[in-house]
Amino acid sequence: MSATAKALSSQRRQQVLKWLVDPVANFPAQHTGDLVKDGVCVGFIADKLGIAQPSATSQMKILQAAGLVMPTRIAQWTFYKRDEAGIRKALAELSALLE
Amino acid sequence: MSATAKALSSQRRQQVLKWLVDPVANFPAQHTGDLVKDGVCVGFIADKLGIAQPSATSQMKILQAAGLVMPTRIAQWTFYKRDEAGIRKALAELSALLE
DNA sequence: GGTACACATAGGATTTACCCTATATAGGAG
DNA sequence: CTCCTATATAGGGTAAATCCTATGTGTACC
Repeated sequence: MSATAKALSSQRRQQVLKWLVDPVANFPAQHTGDLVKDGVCVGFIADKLGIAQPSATSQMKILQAAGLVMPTRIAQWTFYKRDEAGIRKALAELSALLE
Repeated sequence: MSATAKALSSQRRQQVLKWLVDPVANFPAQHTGDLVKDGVCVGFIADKLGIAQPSATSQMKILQAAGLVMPTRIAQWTFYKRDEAGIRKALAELSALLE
């Protein structure tokens, strides 16, 4: 049925989505990759969550699988930003689920 | 943050909410309690889910805690029906979470 | 009061989710 | 080619969710 709700069931993942609404306000400046256009690198997300990098990677992959964020690979970095179209779709899905 | 998403993160619970949209179509007739007005008794829900009665009780309590269903106690039965106002509220909450 | 029925609660076993450390992969710089 | 950095993957330990059986509680009926 809906994997979307499962992706949203974790407070950590909800938090990340919120942070990514305004990356500039919530994360340090990046030398490589634009915070808004490209997204936030995994390392910053891990630091802010207070968890190890592999754990952050895992969480971001769950959000990605649900279509809520999209990754951009540049050099050795992976930047994640919100997938606004996917988020609208997810919300529509949840709406259909509940109607 | 949102306990709503957690309540919706289980396929079983999503299923129950769907079934309760049309109780007459999805559950047998009840001698006591009106399927629409009062809701569906726990026993029927447990049977349809294919799980034991205590497990069904537990799941329904999670949905209830999230404000998605409301119980009606009549004699020795507990009937559950959708809480449409609560569901609208939950959807608004999810919407706010994602915006 | 005693029995029968439906649900609630308690306790324990199994599965799933989550996080960590260690290691592999990939790209950039020298 | 070698070293360094950032992320990905693998493996394992711990916590949480989910299920079950057994038992308790409350109501109806005789």
